[in-house]
Amino acid sequence: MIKATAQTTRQQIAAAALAALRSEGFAGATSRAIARIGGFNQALIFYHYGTLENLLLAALDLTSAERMARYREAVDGAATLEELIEVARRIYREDRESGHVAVISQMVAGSLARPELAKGMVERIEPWVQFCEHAIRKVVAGSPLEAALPVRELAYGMVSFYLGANLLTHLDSETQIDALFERVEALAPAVAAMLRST
Amino acid sequence: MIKATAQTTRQQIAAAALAALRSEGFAGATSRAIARIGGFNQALIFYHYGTLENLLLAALDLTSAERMARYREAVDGAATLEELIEVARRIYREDRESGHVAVISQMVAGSLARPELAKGMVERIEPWVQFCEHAIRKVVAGSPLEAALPVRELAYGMVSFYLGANLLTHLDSETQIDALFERVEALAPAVAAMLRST
Amino acid sequence: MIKATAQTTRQQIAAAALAALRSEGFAGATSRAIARIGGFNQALIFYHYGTLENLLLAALDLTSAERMARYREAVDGAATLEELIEVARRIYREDRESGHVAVISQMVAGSLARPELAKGMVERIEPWVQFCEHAIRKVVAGSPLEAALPVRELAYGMVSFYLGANLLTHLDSETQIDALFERVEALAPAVAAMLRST
Amino acid sequence: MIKATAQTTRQQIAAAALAALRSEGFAGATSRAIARIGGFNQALIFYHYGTLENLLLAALDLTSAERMARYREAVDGAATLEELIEVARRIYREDRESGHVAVISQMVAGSLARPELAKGMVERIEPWVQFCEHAIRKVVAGSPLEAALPVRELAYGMVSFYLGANLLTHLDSETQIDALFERVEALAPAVAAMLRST
DNA sequence: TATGAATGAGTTTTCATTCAT
DNA sequence: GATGAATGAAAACTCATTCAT
Repeated sequence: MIKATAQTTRQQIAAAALAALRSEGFAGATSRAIARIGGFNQALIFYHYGTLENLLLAALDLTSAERMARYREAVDGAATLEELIEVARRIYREDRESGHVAVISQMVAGSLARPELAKGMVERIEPWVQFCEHAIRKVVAGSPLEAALPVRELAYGMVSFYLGANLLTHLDSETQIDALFERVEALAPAVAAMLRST
Repeated sequence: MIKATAQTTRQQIAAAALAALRSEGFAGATSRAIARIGGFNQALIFYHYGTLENLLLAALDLTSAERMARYREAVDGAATLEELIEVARRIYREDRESGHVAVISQMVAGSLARPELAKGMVERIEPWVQFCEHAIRKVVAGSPLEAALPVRELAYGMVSFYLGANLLTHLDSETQIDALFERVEALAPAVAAMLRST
Repeated sequence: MIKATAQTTRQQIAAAALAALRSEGFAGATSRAIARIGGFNQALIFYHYGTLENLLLAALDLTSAERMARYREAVDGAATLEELIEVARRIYREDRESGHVAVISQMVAGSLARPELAKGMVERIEPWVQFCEHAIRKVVAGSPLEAALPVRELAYGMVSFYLGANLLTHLDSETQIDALFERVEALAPAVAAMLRST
Repeated sequence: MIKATAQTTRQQIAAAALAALRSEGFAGATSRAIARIGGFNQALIFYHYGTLENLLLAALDLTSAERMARYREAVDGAATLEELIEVARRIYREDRESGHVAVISQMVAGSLARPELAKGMVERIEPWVQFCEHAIRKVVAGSPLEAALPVRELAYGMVSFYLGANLLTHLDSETQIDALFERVEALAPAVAAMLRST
């Protein structure tokens, strides 16, 4: 019982940190702001997580786990390249609307200046690269490209693009990345045909 | 000791800010740090630039102008897709080694939390999108793809990727983006052939 | 060393602010000076009061509450106009000697430039106007003047005078306002006679 | 000729300081602000006036001289107590609308913290006390009160009231002092009758 | 006379973190 | 487990004034 309370508190703290990242950004996700949002004492953060950075990483994990599950499910349900792109586009919009984009951007941005955080971020990026690898392989499976394409590197490139798109979406208006998705979607049938014919 | 002229001082300040961004990152590029690096009085920053943000943008312009010239020259000198990619790869390495990558990353990241800076950054991103448009058009000129491709959107996508790659390069080791370039370079002849045959 | 309770600390801070207003004036009552005088950390001011202005108003309230009680008691104990004037004079001297005059002057003066403070000051002036109304009514009660006199306005005029006198007392030597009181006191019997005869 | 230029510049500087006091208040009348308003170099202030405080006093003199002339003329033209009060009221409104009230308040307030300024202010208050003496004597001339009234002290009291009223006008809304004037004006005939009958 | 540049000392406020209870 | 209080360090920015030219 007592343990359960502790666990709950930990989760509440992480949830409050996530909310703070979403609404105030990295720079605004101070211990004070998080405590205010969560309705608990500042010092609790340090009691449970030792460091603000630790807490922020935990908050990131909270949203990332959920998004990863969603992405996996969606990619599993898509059979063709066209469907994959459509799925990517839809989920990207979800990401944006749920504030996940904001959190990712803020954490990446904020981690640049703090080596400790940066290390944590790098660890958290690797699963996404692997996930992209999986998605790419799915598309080129059976095609002669399968052997020729540098899948791992392309996956890393996709993650790079995703990160950059997140940043720009955050900085600028949202419409430009949307437009890109739309146009790429329109091209998909042709590319798919090419893949098959190769 | 001959007294430095105003212009020189302004430049010295911008140079110090650039150095601070490079060595300390956005979060470390405080007025104090910049003044220490440049060996001048803190207040001088505000005398000449009014605001720390203004100075940081000026510092970014300093390095960007130089890089843009370099990119333009290189792209103008490249005739084929293969050459373009090779050029891109070479310049990217220059970017990294000169610290330009770091500055870009830091500024984009840092601007997330400051609307005023963000505005300045958006303005500074547009020329790069246009530059990418120009490069893409050069590659597809004469091909039937010229009409079909959404050039503007692809250019925006390239910038997204570039930004993300900068961030990751900064966060992680440098080798992964390098590997990507290498592999894409290897694919270039095939893609070029495809472009021509379409 | 027994740890001071929060309440005590808050009071200590307010007391230090009051002391600073008295000895250094409004312009000198900086967070640094107050902390030095009180022997505590600058940041504690903001922890407890959020804002320097809040603290200064709290300090003013500290001295005002005490003075108001004193004035009320004195006026309640005075039966005639002569006594009232004598009382006013005595309390005014107390005000001056205790530094209350200085604090009032400094706060009014300082608030001119800060809208937020000015709002707080206006709120704190109203009770004094009402107090003067009460005192005036006491003097003219039963006289035909009671109906004819614009009591509220006269009360406001008295507060104006009091404020101006405080300022001048602070600026100039103290003797002139004292002389005024003395002379008015001498006139009081005649005026009182007039009031009664009307 | 050259001398004339200098004189002009001095005047321009004082005028700019006056404008700054009016629009920005004492705290905003910094050397930078004054220079900006006047369109000249900051350093000129120190060249011509040595000290910012000196300049501010000069600015005050500029407006005070003009107001004093106006008051004198008005009082000279008034024959009865009723007329005097009416005149006072009208001029007070002029003071307020021209910004003179603001300047006086700001200077008195600002001078509290600076002994040097305070000295200058005290010197500038004396002529106003004398002026009030003159006005009072005019009213009571020929009456037996002339000998009984402590004219000098009452004059000092009037200046105190005027100062306080200026401060309050500045702090609070303007209407309360106006209301006071109105009510006092209504009482004037009765008081005048009393003066004559005594 | 006039000026652009420069400066040292100062301002309020915020931060992550610690500590006694 | 939890909390209110406390702190040292740091932030951006402003000020009156000086100085070389």
